[in-house]
Amino acid sequence: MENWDEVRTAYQVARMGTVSGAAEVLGVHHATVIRHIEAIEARLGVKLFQRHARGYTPTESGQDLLRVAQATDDQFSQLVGRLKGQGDEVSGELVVTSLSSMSHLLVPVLTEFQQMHPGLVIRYLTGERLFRLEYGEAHVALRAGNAPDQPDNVVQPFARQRIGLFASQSYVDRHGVLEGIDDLKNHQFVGTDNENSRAPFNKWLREHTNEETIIFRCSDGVAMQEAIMAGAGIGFMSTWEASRRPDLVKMMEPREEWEGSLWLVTHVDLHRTNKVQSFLSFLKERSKAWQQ
Amino acid sequence: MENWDEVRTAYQVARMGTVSGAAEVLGVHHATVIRHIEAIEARLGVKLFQRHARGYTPTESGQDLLRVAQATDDQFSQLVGRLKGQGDEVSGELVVTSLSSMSHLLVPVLTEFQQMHPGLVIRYLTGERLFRLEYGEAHVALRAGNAPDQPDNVVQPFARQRIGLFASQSYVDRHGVLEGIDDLKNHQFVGTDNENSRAPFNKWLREHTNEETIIFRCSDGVAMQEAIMAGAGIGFMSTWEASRRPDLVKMMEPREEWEGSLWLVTHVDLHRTNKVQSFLSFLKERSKAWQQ
DNA sequence: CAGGTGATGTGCATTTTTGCGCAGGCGTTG
DNA sequence: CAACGCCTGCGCAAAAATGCACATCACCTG
Repeated sequence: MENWDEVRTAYQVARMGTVSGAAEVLGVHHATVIRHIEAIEARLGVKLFQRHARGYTPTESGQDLLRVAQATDDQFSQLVGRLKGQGDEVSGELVVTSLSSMSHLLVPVLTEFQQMHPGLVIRYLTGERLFRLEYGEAHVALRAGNAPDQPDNVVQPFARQRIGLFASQSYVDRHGVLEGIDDLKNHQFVGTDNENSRAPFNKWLREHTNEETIIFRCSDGVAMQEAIMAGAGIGFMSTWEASRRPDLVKMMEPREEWEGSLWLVTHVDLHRTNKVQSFLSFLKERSKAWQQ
Repeated sequence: MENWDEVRTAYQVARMGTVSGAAEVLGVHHATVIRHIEAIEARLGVKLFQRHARGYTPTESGQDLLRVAQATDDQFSQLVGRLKGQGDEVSGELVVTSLSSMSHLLVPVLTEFQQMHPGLVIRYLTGERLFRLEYGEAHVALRAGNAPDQPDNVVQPFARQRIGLFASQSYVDRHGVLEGIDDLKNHQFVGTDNENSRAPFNKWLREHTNEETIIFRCSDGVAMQEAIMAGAGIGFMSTWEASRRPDLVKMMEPREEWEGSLWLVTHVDLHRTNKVQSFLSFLKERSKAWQQ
């Protein structure tokens, strides 16, 4: 059965009982309806209607088609209802991806957003590999660093994270506080394991201290925070994160040159949908607190 | 949801994952597929697919459509199977209509035909009014008299009924046998109540006897036979009917001018179907016995 | 019984849809 | 790193579907 439109035409003829009535319902000329019926009957080799002066009466075959097409029409109507609603309302899945180091920030926001929208399922994907928006693996991505420039993606600057240098009280008890830039070489640091890290604060650290002072190197942001908390050394942390940890001691004021950009990235096809837009505006609202 | 073909196109794209693959399955150019997708998305206001270099990935909406359209495709496939089969095999209903006076002939044939085709339901309609083939009230009609000339009907001569003049033994006991045409006025007859009856034997009777000799007039053929059997008078009866009633006495040899034509009539839309054709050939086979 | 209404069906002009060729991009492979 | 394969996307010409006007027929109505 190719050409589903002819099925739809035959369905309306069977329902109305006349070609003219079906044509009016379908919004086409009655000649078109006649030709559709002739085409589908010729293709199937079965007479669906008996023609007479008062209209078209469905044969047994036509009645069979009527039943099937009626069900199809219902199914499609329901589908359209779901699809149109889905475009406007916030439901189904919302897939967000970011580096795992941002989970502390995102998870509370995602949780609150989900509670605002019953029927919404949050899938928060973090991991080593970048989940790809262009293949539909995620709806929204939070990316750090330079502005991504994938052509099909909508990129908008999200926030600049203020970064400070912190250490735990236990570290201060053992090594004292940091007395300005010149004192850097007398301390030990928690840093990234990646020598090529593009994060501006990492580059700054590599430039202002010896390599040997970075005595604890992590591949993961979360681990870095844990290391700082455990007193392994001085390390960078967003002021927002640090403010939640009263045990930390600020070793150096935040500098602009440390600040990292965060980007919100969505696929162009999904960017206009209400679901994504609601989440983005909600996320921006909540994130104002991060920039203190 | 108007334009079911676009649903079908979107369904294949969702199934294949690429526009090109869908185009090949559908047997159309890939540009057509792209245009269909753009059209249905614009109409619904919902993105069904995310475009990327490797193909089209269905969104949640697209997956919803995929499920619905998959079910539709299955339903249509089954429908086509039924319809194509229905055209060839003898099943469903077979609606036959005739004057009630022919039920003695038709009922045994219909019964045997039904037993040859399990799954076939026979509807044998008799009655005063003519059931109309052109509205689908019946598949096959057995008509007597002049050739029907409805334009949409397929009419074929079926049989000529040999008609004889018969009376019951009880009538003969009282009035004796008929001694040729000149003796007609000395007998009494069972005839039709309709003065304008076009049946040739009725016209012949009106021409060759006085009106007053027709002392028992019926509107119905079955009643006429009953009247003859009861000895009410001499009457016309098909030789086939008379042969089943040994009590009857032949009063006059069949004459060609009495013979009535029987016509098989089918609607042109149903005439080609195997169901109708099988019945017609079976009916012709069985009816050879009637013409003895 | 004659006129009106509403249905089907057909030839022709028009509009819409489709096909074709080619450009451009991404990923893989040797 | 270059060549290849496979995909999308677009402009233009051809083809197909559609709309229109009109003819015809059956049935109803006054």
